[in-house]
Amino acid sequence: MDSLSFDNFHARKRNAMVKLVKGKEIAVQLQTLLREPVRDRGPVSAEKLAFQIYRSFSDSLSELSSCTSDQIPAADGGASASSGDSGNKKKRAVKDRRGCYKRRLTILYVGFRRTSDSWEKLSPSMEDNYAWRKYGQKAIFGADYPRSYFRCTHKKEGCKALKQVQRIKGDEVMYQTTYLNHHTCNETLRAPPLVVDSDPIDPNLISFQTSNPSEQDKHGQFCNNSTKKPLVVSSVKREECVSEDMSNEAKSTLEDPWHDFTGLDYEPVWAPYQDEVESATLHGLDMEVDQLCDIQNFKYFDQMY
DNA sequence: CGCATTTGACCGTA
DNA sequence: TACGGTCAAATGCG
Repeated sequence: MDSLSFDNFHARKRNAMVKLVKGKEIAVQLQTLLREPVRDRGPVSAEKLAFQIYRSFSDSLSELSSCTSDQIPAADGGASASSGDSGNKKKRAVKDRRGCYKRRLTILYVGFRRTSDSWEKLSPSMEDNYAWRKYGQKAIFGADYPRSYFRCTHKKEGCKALKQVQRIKGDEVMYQTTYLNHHTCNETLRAPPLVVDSDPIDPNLISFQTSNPSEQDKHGQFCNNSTKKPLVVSSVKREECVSEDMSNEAKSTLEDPWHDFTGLDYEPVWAPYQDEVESATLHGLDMEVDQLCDIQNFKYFDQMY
């Protein structure tokens, strides 16, 4: 690689990093904003911040995806590229392809809602951080797909956790998972997926999950169980979680339901949803939202590209 | 061989 | 009696 390409690569990388850091800062602002009561929120709107985050990530990805393979420097800063050592060619050929493939970005919106004694999750995957053993499958009246029944693999040690997974009718593969009972085994068998990996169902889907909980994020929209109001859902650290619609009584019956049910250190934050946010957000983000689904009182954005 | 999955039978409930 | 949840024997897989 010549010095121009080398400089170009590092300039793009630097730009991408700056934009990602900016996006992270705005995400913190958005998080703070969403924790404020609606009436106390200042002139900066949530949708504007969301748009800025989207732009930061989008620009960063553009920077990174525009790197061609000849712009990626070797690990030694490019010095080895000029050597005539044929023994390194194979290794270099593999290295040179790293980090510069192009991939269609799909940000997937996942929703959650709480019922009286369970948690429900809407997701393109039935995976979570616990190990389950399937103990039954049943055709459900009126449903297109059978319902699967799982129990925690530590049942013999007394863990009573259960989950039911129902694939939902629709163009996209989507599962409604209901978690029942708390895990008492206190063990997550599988580490969360690494940052930005393909969804096992669709390699074009990218899961923004990470092994570091402080970086994890997810969004979704569900209706509140009692008020039937649609909700905007985002996630923050568990200890920072607020739930405007969850009664104190309900909170006390499920001390730490999110972690118990899903094995994740995050749970959704429920906030009132405003109709104007929907159109503003969709318009402002310039997203292709071809599927604004409405399934069993759940409203969620299926995908945005 | 041990563990997970499959699947028909069985049971509880409305 | 229909439906949904669970059991457990049979089967598959590493």
